[in-house]
Order: sequence, then structure tokens, then C-alpha cells
Amino acid sequence: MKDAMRRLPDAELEVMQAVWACKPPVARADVEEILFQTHPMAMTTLLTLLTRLGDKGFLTIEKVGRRSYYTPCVSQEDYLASQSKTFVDKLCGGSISAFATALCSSGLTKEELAQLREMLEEGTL
Amino acid sequence: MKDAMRRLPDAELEVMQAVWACKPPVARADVEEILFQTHPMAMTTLLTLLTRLGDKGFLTIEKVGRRSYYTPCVSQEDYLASQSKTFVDKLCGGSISAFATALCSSGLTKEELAQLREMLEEGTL
DNA sequence: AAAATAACTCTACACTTGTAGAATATAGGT
DNA sequence: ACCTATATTCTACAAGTGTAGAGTTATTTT
Repeated sequence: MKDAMRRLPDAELEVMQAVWACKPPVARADVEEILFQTHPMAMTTLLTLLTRLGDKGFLTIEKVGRRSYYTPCVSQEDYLASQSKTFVDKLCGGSISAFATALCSSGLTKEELAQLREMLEEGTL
Repeated sequence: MKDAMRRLPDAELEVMQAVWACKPPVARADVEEILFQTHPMAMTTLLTLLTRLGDKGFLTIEKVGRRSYYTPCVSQEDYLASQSKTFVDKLCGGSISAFATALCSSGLTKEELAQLREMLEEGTL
């Protein structure tokens, strides 16, 4: 489906996830508040990462006075779908059985694996 | 199961995959031959990557005269298991349903998804 | 309107990654 | 023992990543 999409580095991904968690358009302060729980960083660091995400085409940045507002250009669903494909292709060499084996010994609980199986069952989802 | 294991950068992963594809201990030339198909690189580049994999604890390097032999310290299965867990945790925020949705829209064929579901069914695998 | 404040951009720097030439060391032939 | 081919290590460098201080600009307060 989704064409291979550039993989975001860890810090940018965390910022992106915080943005996705908000109703757009998103202010820096919103993102900051969410990240405060999991990955506190200097305000300028956050702004650098937001700018880089804009450069990479993951966010649209709109300026109003001295404020900037950020809106995702890529949905979390599309990003995850793309990365899932990349995972199976690049890491598992395209082998579904290798992927299944990996999942079974990944440390996911039996319940989680059962849940996954069931969700895959429900057709196109 | 497996503790979170450092994620290998793309080039190192490709080398590691080539090493995994051989019966250990593996000589540089063996790796080179496999990589020639998919990712040709200068010999010294390959040697740099092998050394870095040694430094990171993914390979044991044994010298015999001027030759070096490489043996994986981490199995492909363990690495894949670890990265699968990381994928669900970090990218999907631990949500199996997000993961399932991602897989369904990843571009994997209906058949591949069915195969995955069936392999998850077979108990511990 | 000047001063204080707040938000963003610029600059910076250390570390990682991808890549490979130069230098070194060693086995093999003569 | 010497020269040569060759396998590995050193050195190097550009681009990417994580991080944040210094500088700039625009809003708010007095």
C-alpha cells in the first residue's frame, strides 16, 4: 500500500507521536506537555526537532505572529503501515514465517498474540 | 523474552544478515560474496562494518595469522524477536490493535496475512 | 514607548553512520 | 632472505542525529 517512507530517528519519532496525540493544529506547548512525561528536553531541542520534521515533510508549520502551529502531513496509521512493511521486508527478509517466529518469541504474552491473531481474522479490518 | 537489544544501523544489519546466512566461523570473503548481490561495497568498508559489529558485541572475531573469522554472538532469531518487541512497544505504543491495523494496511497480501494468522495459531510455534 | 517576556531561529558540537583510501602486517613464492 | 600479493587496521570525512545555548523578533506589561 504505502510506499516505503523514510524512517524517523528516535527523537523525532517521539515528537511526532506527541503531535499525533493532539488535535491539530498543535502548539509547541502541547507537545512539550506530553513529552514531559516520557522524554523531557530543552525547549529549543524540541523546536529543533519540530523544524526538522517540517523539513522532512512530516509536519506543516504555520506561523501566527511569534507562534508556530504544527499539523501532521503523514498520519500515524500510514507511518505504522509503512514501517510494518519495511520490518517484514528488511528485517525478516520478506519471510512471513520468520516474522511469525519472531513475534512468538518476542515476549508478547500469549494473550497479546491471541488478540493479534483474532484481529487479523476480522477481514480487512 | 529477549531484553531490548540495540538496533543495528542499516549497513551493519545487512552485513550481519550475510554473516547469519553462513556456517560459522565466517571469513570476510564469504560475507563479501553474499553482499555482492544486494549491496556491493569496498572491501575496507565491509571490514569496518565487521569491526564495528565486533565492538558492539554482535560478532566474535578470531584471528588466525592475517585472517579474521567472524562468529555471531547474537542469533538472528533473538535479534528479530527483540526488534519485534521494540516495534510493538516503541512504534505502536504497546497497542496490539494499532499493530494489527498497521499490518492490515501494510501492503502485505491477504495470503500473507492469512499465513501469519495461521502460524500464530499453532501454539508456541 | 520602553522594558520585560516569551517564542522561535541560528549556531554549535559531540557522536553515529556510510563509505573508502592509506598504511601496516603477514603469508607465499623464488 | 626478499619481494609480492593480500588481509586487516588506521585515518578520514561528509551527512545525520541528539542536544541545547545565543541571538532575534514579536507580544505584553507598566
